[in-house]
Amino acid sequence: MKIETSPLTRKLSAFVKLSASELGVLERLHERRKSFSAGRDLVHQGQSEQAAYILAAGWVVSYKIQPDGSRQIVDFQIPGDFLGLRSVLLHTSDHGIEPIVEIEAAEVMVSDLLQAFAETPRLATAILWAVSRDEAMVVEHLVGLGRRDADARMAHFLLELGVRLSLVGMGSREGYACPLTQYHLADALGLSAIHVNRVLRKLREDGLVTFRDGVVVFDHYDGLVAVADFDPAYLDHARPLLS
Amino acid sequence: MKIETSPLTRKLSAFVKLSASELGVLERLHERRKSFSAGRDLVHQGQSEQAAYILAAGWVVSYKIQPDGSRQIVDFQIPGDFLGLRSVLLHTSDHGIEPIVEIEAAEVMVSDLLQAFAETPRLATAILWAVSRDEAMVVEHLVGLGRRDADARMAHFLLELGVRLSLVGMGSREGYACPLTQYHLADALGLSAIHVNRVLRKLREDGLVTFRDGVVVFDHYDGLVAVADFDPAYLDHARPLLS
DNA sequence: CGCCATATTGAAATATCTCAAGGGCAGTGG
DNA sequence: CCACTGCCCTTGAGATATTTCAATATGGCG
Repeated sequence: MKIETSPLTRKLSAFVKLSASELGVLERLHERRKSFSAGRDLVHQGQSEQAAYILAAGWVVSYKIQPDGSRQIVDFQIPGDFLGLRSVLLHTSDHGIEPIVEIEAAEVMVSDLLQAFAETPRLATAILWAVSRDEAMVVEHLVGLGRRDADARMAHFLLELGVRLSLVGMGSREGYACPLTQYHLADALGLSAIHVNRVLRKLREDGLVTFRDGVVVFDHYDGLVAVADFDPAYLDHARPLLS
Repeated sequence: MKIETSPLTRKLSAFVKLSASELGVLERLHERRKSFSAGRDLVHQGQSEQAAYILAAGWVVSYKIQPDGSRQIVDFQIPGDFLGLRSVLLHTSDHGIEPIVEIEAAEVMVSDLLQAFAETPRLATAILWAVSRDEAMVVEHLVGLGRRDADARMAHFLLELGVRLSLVGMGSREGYACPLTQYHLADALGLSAIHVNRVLRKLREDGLVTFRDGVVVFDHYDGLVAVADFDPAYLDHARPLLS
């Protein structure tokens, strides 16, 4: 019974029913477990790596540093997400990847991954689904920066994260634990940290959501959805893929 | 001699030296030529398509409509770019694709593409390079929206477009023809059309760049690069890929 | 001619930033 | 135990960038 299910397995299982053998292959990818401490870059901007990782525990941030020194966060990764998969497949990493807290991740060599794909096409399908979802999130993020005001951006961000975390059992409509600082939010949402603070206060005072002491609590989920104009369609889009 | 070289071939040749047979396969992909008129969506938001296209002539815009009706442009495609490649590979299109002018495009069935890949791995490499470059552009776009002010955003955008067009012989350091309206720029850069107008005026009065009557003229290229903090590294990154 | 899309400009309103300052709390070294 | 430092959060007030509203100009086109 007691087979500890990895977050990635959990996430993929929500969308594709995987057979026992497929699950076996998937778990085997998690063998080379490693730890990394917070704050030290996993991948430096401009460097290209040999291996990808599957995040098992902890939070990671992907960012890009501007010539003027400011930082734009492209995305956060949570357990079950791939790290640097694209960098490996495309031999190019133009952004940095840094653990926010101490993390656990499984190292996956390209060859292992390709072999797993060959063995179990349905698994390949599922993983490509995850990749396409990541891309959809980046696009949605771009839309948010271009077309939403600060309140909506923040609301949308917190809601999206909630949905993502729920998929791996780390969140619900009630809320979730979240180790991000207001500076992280600022760099992700294209705001100043000061304004992030004000926005959070406003959302809290409006009885919509409370982010405090590392915990996000949805005080009024539907109200927040309205503020954000949140439509989670892009997160659970139809079963994808050639397969 | 006179083999009319497609823009895609031109673009890829700038990065990977392709053999005669590879060039042949590439040109064969261009066989099913079609025209589409301006303004009618090629792909509707939410719809998923069977075929991808290689743009041969004209300009195309990829955008996403918000629930509130506003539009965010994700990217523009110019000759030599793929349309809907990701949508096809991942069976998911969450954004619309619309020709800006009358366009010519070659329809490519997934099967043709996969077969071409099997025949010529180096070609697959080259095309994946192009895909990864597209992604880098989206990320750079995201960074611009989050961390650049209106002037820098505009300058960066015009410069990036210049580099892209140069690769297919449609532009140079002097300038290029550009059918975009100020509304297109506004929706791409996350600004109001009115502000776009003012920004263009300022850049023109500062003697940096002139965008008028469908033509972009770089009056002072290096000055514009300075305003934009433009570093084209992400556009011509190292030869990529597993191959 | 009248109409529509695009471009232009001004003035007032608003969102967000910057600068400045202070508070809480955890770790660290005396 | 205390003082100190660093990191994160909070708040206020003035400065700035950008938007909105309103009005006008221009050219193509039925």
